[in-house]
Amino acid sequence: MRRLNRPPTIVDVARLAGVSKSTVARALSDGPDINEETRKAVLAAARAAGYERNRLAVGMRSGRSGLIGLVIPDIANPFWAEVARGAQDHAVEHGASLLVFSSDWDHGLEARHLRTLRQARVDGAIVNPVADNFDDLHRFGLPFVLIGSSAEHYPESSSVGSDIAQAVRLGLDYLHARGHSRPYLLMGPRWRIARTRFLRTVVEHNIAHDIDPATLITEDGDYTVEGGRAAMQRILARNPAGHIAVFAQNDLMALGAMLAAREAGLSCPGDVSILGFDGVPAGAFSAPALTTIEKPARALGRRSAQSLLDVIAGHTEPGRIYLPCKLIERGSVANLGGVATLPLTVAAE
Amino acid sequence: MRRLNRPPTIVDVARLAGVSKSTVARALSDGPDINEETRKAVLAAARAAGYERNRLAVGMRSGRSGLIGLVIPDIANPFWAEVARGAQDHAVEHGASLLVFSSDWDHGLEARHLRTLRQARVDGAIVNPVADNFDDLHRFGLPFVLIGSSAEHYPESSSVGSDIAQAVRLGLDYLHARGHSRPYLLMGPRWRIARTRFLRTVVEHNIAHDIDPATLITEDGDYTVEGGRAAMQRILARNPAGHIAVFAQNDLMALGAMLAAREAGLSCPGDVSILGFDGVPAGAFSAPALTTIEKPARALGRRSAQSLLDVIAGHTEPGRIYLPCKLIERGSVANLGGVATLPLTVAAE
DNA sequence: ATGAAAGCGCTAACAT
DNA sequence: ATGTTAGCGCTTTCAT
Repeated sequence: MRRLNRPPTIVDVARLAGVSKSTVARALSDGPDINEETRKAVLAAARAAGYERNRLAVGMRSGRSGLIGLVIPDIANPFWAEVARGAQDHAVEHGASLLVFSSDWDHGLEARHLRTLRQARVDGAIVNPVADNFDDLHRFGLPFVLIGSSAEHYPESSSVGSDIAQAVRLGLDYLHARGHSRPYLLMGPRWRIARTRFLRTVVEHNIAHDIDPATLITEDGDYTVEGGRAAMQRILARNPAGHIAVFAQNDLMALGAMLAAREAGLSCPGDVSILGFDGVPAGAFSAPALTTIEKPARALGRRSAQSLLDVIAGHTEPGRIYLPCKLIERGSVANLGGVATLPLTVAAE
Repeated sequence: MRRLNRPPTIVDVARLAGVSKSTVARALSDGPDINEETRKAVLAAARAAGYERNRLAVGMRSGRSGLIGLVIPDIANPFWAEVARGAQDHAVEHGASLLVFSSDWDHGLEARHLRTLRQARVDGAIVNPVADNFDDLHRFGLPFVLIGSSAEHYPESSSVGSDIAQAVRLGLDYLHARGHSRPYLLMGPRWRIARTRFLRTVVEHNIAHDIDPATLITEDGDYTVEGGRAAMQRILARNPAGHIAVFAQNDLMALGAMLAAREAGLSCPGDVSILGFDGVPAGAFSAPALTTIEKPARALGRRSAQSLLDVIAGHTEPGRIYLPCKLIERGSVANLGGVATLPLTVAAE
């Protein structure tokens, strides 16, 4: 076993095994046209030489870098970190490596990352686009899969997201069954498509249950704890009578609402019921622990990586995948004893 | 602006600009030997052609792939996600891209990831090694920086970690000042070096304050909420008299201890004081909110990336960097009115 | 200041 | 079944 100052190449291995480079290449990529014994010998020589395939060279010649890109708002955000983990797992299992970038919800940064991905000659990318305007990717001609809700606008591309409609119905049914038929809605920013989808489903659900959608009250937050707290304060300022139920569009706002309720001297779930949406770890430790609807973050990542690999392989069915969410019952929603006969799931759309 | 079915190369740009490929290369890498006007013309042509530099080819020729690897236990863990974000930020700011891998505390997986990094011809790697036995990396001849506490064993390599000794002193002083001079210690697994460092500092601190180290009581957990809960139950089973103070080696165990206390009908901070270590987001939402010592996760990531880039650039001072931790005072530690005259920081080691 | 040419490590025809 | 050869897109001498 010789140590060289530069990493060994197939030529070194070839010399060691007494064959030509193409034979080595064949042995390495287990092609069919090779004698089983020579392959063994070559592999042994490769190991002896401490040979590691140069993926740069492979990528250059074959057009497959073995790299895939992930562009998400923020890898430090626990939800996206879970997504990244799922994507990473699937990628690794299939011999690909994951390049991770955070866009910070900034359009310019996102564009810059996308350019970097092009330069790195990634085989494809998984993207949660900042804005709805997303023509850049198409121009790029880079295989990609959309993750999240913005996919609606791009029917010709594959996408993976959580089934928001199903989740909202799940939450509404749960609330309804416990006597909360007209929850306040703590919504995210107006221009985000997830909000629209959420609200649309609420309206449909109301109509199906003979509730006048005009009576529904929304308060806007910005997906942060502070935003949730402020929104809850506005709700409280309306001096509502009786028990208050709140359905938040994400857990952070729900937690903020819980804080605001406590600060106002109100008990949760005594005076206030709060239902979250996301399933962040912190929800398990709040007092009371947050009842919430969990998005399948890791599965989302896995499936998006899988879809991307499919797209790259040329299996071109631009699939739209919606993964179901799950209700995690903890302690933040009171049971006022409601319409017990209600079926838990309403007909699909 | 022509559209080709294959991405444009420097040759295309050269043709468009009416120069040779070497001139284009020079313009792109702003070398000195080039006329300012030709450079401008070339750059314009590049833009017109929609040219994106092929980093694979660059890496192949120059030996710099522009890729750096990050191998951590779990990207889905909020702490490591923060670290990843810091590393990613620094990398991006310096034109590098980050390849992320989770080892799941598995030695074999870690080795596999390291091999993948070699194959990808990353310029270097940031690693939190699973075990102390870490000779693999040296054999690899890959520039690397260690992140976390295991660096102790590798004096000849650069490392970045949080200053555990400082953090422990900070916590002990804080506890002491509030009347808790002999806290129970909720420790992580025995074979981890972080535990050793933690305990050593406690002993030193005790000696400095005339407390017999033999009186200190440790309970072992496994860094999880469940582990913390079980450990706390064992502490409670000892039927201790009076107020109980617990100093946990990480927040998850601290949160678990809090749960166990509540389940035992004890009030925190009324009957039990709990001090955590890490600064996970969930700590802010527990009831009571967890007082803890925050590790500078993002800075850790940033600095490790910076160190790595230094190592790669050949600035070979195998630096050992310890970043200070910060106490976040929330509501889980009671003030029993202790030794008020104690200085907040003890002499450095 | 610019061009010509060699070559990084590999794969994929094309020979044999 | 194995070897020969021609590039992939780029950087980098070496000429001019």
